[in-house]
Amino acid sequence: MTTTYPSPPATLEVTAVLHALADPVRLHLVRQLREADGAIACGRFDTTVAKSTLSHHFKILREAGVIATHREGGNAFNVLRTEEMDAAFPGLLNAIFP
Amino acid sequence: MTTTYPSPPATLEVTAVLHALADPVRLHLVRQLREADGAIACGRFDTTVAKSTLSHHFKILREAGVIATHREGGNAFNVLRTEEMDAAFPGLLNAIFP
DNA sequence: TCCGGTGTTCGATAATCGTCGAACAGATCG
DNA sequence: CGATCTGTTCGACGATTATCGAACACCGGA
Repeated sequence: MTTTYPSPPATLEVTAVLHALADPVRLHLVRQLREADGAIACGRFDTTVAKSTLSHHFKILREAGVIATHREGGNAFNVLRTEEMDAAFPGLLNAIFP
Repeated sequence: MTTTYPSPPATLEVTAVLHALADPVRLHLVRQLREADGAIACGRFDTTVAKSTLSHHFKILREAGVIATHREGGNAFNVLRTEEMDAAFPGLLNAIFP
């Protein structure tokens, strides 16, 4: 069975998105998604924080609509919502990822 | 005498800038600077928060390098550091101000 | 069916943050 | 000089946040 996550917000709130990206840990996560091609499982990110902390950060990013997560079997794969982000805030992702 | 403010940071830190912009009150302040032509004195902004709170928010924006403040006589005039922001994060300001 | 791997949830804790009023410091003006 | 206006600084308070370990739920393979 494939457990589903709550759907992303209908409209991306600028303060929520900026707040989600303002944290160093989360920004590093998003940067990895940006540079990767394809989804990345939660456990495969370069980070030092505890597992529960990581889960918390993914939740923030998910609820802001920055990333989407889909479960497949035992793993939770994350993707950057590039199209939605570019549609809502054109140029933002390019601006903050040099 | 014209009191001087600490100089803006040499390089704009992305997390500091995003954190500065992530607060609704500060975002509203920056938006007013964006839409205005010329500097705006601290007391002339559309806001509801107390004077001390406003001063605190300006400090955050100043230290992040988002705005610059110069004192002239009794007033403190604020400007958006558009060129520096565009140089450091091209497209960011345009992205978040629809 | 049991076991190891993956991710979430639940307190708890320490730190940060936004907010305010009061007090203070300059500058301007009468 | 004295009054007033503008903005900063200083605690203080409450809310939010980042962090962790432990416990839990789920899936896959042996």
